[in-house]
Amino acid sequence: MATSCTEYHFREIEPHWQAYWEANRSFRAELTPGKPKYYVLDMFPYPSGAGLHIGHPEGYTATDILARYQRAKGRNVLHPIGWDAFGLPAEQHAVKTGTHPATNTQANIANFRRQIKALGFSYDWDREIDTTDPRYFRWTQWIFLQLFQRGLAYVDERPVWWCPELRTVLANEEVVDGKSEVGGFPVERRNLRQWVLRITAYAERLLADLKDVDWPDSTKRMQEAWIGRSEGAELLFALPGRPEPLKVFTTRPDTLFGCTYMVLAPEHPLVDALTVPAQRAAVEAYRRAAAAKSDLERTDLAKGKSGVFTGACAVNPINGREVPIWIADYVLLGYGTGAIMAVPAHDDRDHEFAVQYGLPVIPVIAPESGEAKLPYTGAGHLVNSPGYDGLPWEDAKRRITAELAARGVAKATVNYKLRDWLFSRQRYWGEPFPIVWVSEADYARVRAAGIGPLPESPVTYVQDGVRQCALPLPAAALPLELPPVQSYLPSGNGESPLAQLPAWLEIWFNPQTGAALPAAQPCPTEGLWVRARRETNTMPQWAGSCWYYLRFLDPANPEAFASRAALDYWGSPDLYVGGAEHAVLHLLYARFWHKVLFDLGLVPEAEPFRRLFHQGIILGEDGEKMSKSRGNVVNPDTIIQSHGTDTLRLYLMFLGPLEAMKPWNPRGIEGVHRFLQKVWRECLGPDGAVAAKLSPDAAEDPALTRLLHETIRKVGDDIEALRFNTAISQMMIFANALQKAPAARTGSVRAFLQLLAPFAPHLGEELWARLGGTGSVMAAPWPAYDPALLTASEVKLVFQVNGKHRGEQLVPVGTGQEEAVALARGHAKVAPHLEGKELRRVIYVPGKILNLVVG
RNA sequence: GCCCGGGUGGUGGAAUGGCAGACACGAAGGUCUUAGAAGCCUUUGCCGCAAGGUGUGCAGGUUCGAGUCCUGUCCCGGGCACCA
Repeated sequence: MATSCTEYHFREIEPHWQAYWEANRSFRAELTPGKPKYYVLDMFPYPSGAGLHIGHPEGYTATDILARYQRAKGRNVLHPIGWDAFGLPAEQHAVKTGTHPATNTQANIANFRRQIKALGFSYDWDREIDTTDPRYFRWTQWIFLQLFQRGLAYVDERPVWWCPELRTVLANEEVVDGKSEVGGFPVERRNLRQWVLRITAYAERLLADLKDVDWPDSTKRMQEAWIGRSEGAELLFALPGRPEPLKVFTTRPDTLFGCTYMVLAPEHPLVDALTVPAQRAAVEAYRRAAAAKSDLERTDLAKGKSGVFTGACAVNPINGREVPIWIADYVLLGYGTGAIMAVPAHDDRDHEFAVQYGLPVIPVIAPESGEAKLPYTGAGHLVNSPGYDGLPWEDAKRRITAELAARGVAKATVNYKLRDWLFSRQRYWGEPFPIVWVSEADYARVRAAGIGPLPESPVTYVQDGVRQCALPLPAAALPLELPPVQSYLPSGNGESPLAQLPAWLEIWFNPQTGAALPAAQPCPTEGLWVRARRETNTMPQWAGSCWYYLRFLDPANPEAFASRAALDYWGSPDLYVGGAEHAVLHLLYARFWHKVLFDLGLVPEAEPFRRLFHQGIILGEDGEKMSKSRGNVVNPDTIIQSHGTDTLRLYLMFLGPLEAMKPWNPRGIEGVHRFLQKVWRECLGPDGAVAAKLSPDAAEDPALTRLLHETIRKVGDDIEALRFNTAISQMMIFANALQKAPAARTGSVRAFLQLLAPFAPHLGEELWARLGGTGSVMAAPWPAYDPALLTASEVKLVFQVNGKHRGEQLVPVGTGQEEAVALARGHAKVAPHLEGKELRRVIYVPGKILNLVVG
């Protein structure tokens, strides 16, 4: 079965074993009830035109080692791969070339597949998925409908980047320095109709359930910060001469006596009504300036605050005092209520603003001791707050909230930074929404006919003064595929290219069957048909990656996104490895969808990823991030050609801790390559036959046997903890010892090859076969170590005098303290340091250290 | 500014509070060879001929003992960006 090379010809060996695995479907995962499973998942790649980046094989090698190790440990391993293939670059390519984005996407996938196969990963290729395949996105659409029916999707106007010159919506990454990336044209914020998912309904659970997952603490903290829970109160400030009060959110109701002015976000709906005629021009100018600002300009202005007085006042509910209302862009419409009560004595930003505009500063919190330097944001007790003076601030917070609540002008609330998720794009290359828009009257007819399920309250949108209602396609009509278009250019009015297809867009729609006919044709008379306009938005790239780990369980199922049996058996990934750049968005979105599916009883567990690990970034040789412009990009193909896949895999793992950010060093590759060549030479003679010093019953040095068992233990422990660099060190130590040994048992070397095989699987298979191993090395059960062999009869005891290392000696295990002290006194290097001194204390750690404190 | 990482030889890195520098890379010397490559042997933190001293960004502290724990500080990297 092995090749017949006499030397380590990786160019022959690696393709040979890859063909063997493929022909035998060696990595196929079968649902086997009763057999323990292990599901190890990579973050699937976006198949970019640039091909595989060296960061991909880093994470993929790590999971591949785990997958192969767990198979050897007897687990039924699911290790799949697929393509997250919707996305902006493919669309841009289509716009440029006029070819369908699918064509380019499929070419890129073919290239990625070739590259990944050349790396010898043990993926179950029968489970390959592609998010752009209608058989896949049918279920993405189906899950969206579940959200829609539960009232978790709605339509709203949201600001997006709009480029008047290009007549298109731009993504954040397409806007550079306030200009379009293509052409450098000016861009502006413009409100467009968008689908939004109600992720905020899950904020509390997304936060609370973080305690149940084995994730890096830093990632958990980032998610916590992103969700941004804060407890406080909503307070109502009366507006003289107006019926409705001004509502603000504050985390510090205790500082209410220190409120000397109010600030509204420039976009706040009350600004127009509140502005007095004399201030109108100034307010208008300020609002225009704020609206035109790019994010970058706003950031630049972070150093100085700016704002304008509206001329109006509000009444502080605690003391009836009137305070002026300003507008300023340091207050955001999207957080809280878009309005704040400013307490310049105890808030940095308010203080800066007050100083700039000469507004009064009244301290109301005093520290327990010493003088407070304003702004003072620490703990303390209340002052200048009649009726509350002397109270600790936390007590005052509760009391003031309660007392104002009793008067109906306050409500204790919890606020989140988390916003609802903008879930639509005005693009072609994404999943079409399985939604059509109908009139209110037609919606009522459909509802009356009992067709559904429909959301409890209809999702509506007012277009040109007419209310439209969103009607779902029936599940049986899925997938809704992308229609062919003439041009991938946006429509120019803010809608996707799909809006340019009148025959597809304007239809007669049968809500029962999902059937559609162009509206230009006569309306069918049989059954219920309504006049409809299709949704032209498409879903964002996140949609497909929110649930792909579930499709891997049962990728070809036409009846469900996965069968109940598959879900119950495979569950969710036991280990998920990917970059930390997804610490918030992808991982939060996927958790949200998973919890919705869990609530629907469709998945067995409440969290999708029990154990998560982030691989670190590999920097270029120059220590900078790899990028085309810097010219420091490493292509895996090059290394595979020059040194082979096994060397590349081993090197990626030897570079340093998996989670660390580390620079690429081409010279280091030689080191691991030499190691593999050494292993080859120790196994095989120059003629390619088994090396002369190996035999089944060789007189092997017990020290070598012990080292083998130590190596078995350490490599196993390190793999489980994803410490691959130290596992490789240990294998190098064994190989060095093997080289020096005059003889070794073939069985010992075969056991060693089993340890090496997950890291360097091609060489592992080749040498295993040539040393008489039966079948594939990966089918052999993982070697066990003998604990008895690991307990040595003698240990090295280190002698210290006053904490300084002075000597060492081999002593039998179980040597007592008195005996150890006697040995130290008799030690030629130690004795001089004890001479003429009084022994004051003895610290003895058996088998490790004897510290004699003298004086 | 805030949050999170991290500072250990010429380099990547190793080290449950117990011998700092495992394992590699690089370098130097040697061996083999007609010669080279590969391999093999030796050396390789710094100072010192040596004995020995010294050493984990810096300054303190806890401890019999600190790279590791604590306090302060400097530097580097990453993330967030006025969140009331």
